[in-house]
Amino acid sequence: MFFTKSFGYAVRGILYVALMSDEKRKVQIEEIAERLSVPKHFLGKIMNKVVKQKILDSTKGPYGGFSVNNSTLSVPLLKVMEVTEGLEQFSMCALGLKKCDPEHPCPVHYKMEGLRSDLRKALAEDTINDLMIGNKPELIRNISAT
Amino acid sequence: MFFTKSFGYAVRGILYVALMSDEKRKVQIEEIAERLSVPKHFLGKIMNKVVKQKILDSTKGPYGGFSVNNSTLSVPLLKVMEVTEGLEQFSMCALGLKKCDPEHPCPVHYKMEGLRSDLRKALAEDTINDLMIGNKPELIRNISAT
DNA sequence: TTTAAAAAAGACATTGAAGTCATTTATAAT
DNA sequence: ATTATAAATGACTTCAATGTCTTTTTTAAA
Repeated sequence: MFFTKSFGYAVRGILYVALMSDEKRKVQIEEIAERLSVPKHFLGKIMNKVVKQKILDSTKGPYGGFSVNNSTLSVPLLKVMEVTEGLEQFSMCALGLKKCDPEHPCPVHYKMEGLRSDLRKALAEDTINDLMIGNKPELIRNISAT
Repeated sequence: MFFTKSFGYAVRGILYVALMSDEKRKVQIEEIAERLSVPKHFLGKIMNKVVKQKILDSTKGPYGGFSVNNSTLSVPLLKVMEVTEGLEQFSMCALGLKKCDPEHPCPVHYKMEGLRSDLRKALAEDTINDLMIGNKPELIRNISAT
């Protein structure tokens, strides 16, 4: 419920870039890492994956950095999860059994199936844009650790 | 949704002991580990925690092993989770933020809060006994990996 | 074209969960 | 009392996620 750090960093990083983008500038990893209190180089690798999956754009060199593209705001959180930690969680048996299916359901199979599909649905419905309602300074404060 | 191995081993181990207990004998770690295809010594440590929390009984020495006590069957899965991986998951911010509360909610705070409380409720309601409905051989098969 | 800035890439370190192994402790049977 | 058996304990290893540091690549500006 229970995501990896990578996922959390990715969501916050993407969101930060999206929130800053109306100012028509690109955002550097240095700034993102500082504002979000996140390890810079580790975040860099995660952002790299995010860019490879076209969730954000990036350019190297002076005046470079990360920026939104025309798909960024409509990206569902499930996609971010896929990019960062994968979606195996949703198919893997909750008790860790190799073989767990309707033929051989583990003791919590059906109950977990329901809860899982609720989570998956929520992540599939929620987009980056949905996380951006409200006023910008407050939103930024709310993704900064301290 | 997404539990640790320890939790899965604990649930399966307790369940195995409970299913075997009608035969009036104690069950050894050796047998449990073999039947469930779980690392013996690691399971031993987990079972030890389970015993310390009075979820099962154990006796050392010849003819010793693990056995159910009068509370075993009514233990909720949430208790097993508490013993094995703790319940921090339920209070920790889903995005990993230090400060995340109604004053400063992270962007997924409320949605996750709902899903989390659903999971917690399910785990609090479901007891070991609830996992034991059905015929024994099939139940045992369904907690054995392969 | 050179330079400086920024992301990308790769090598390495840290950490906690998971797993292994050897030793100690408790207990039932003789 | 002694012995064999089984859990308990503690030291150590392994592995994947996380984190750090250095080098390489790309690109805009001069």
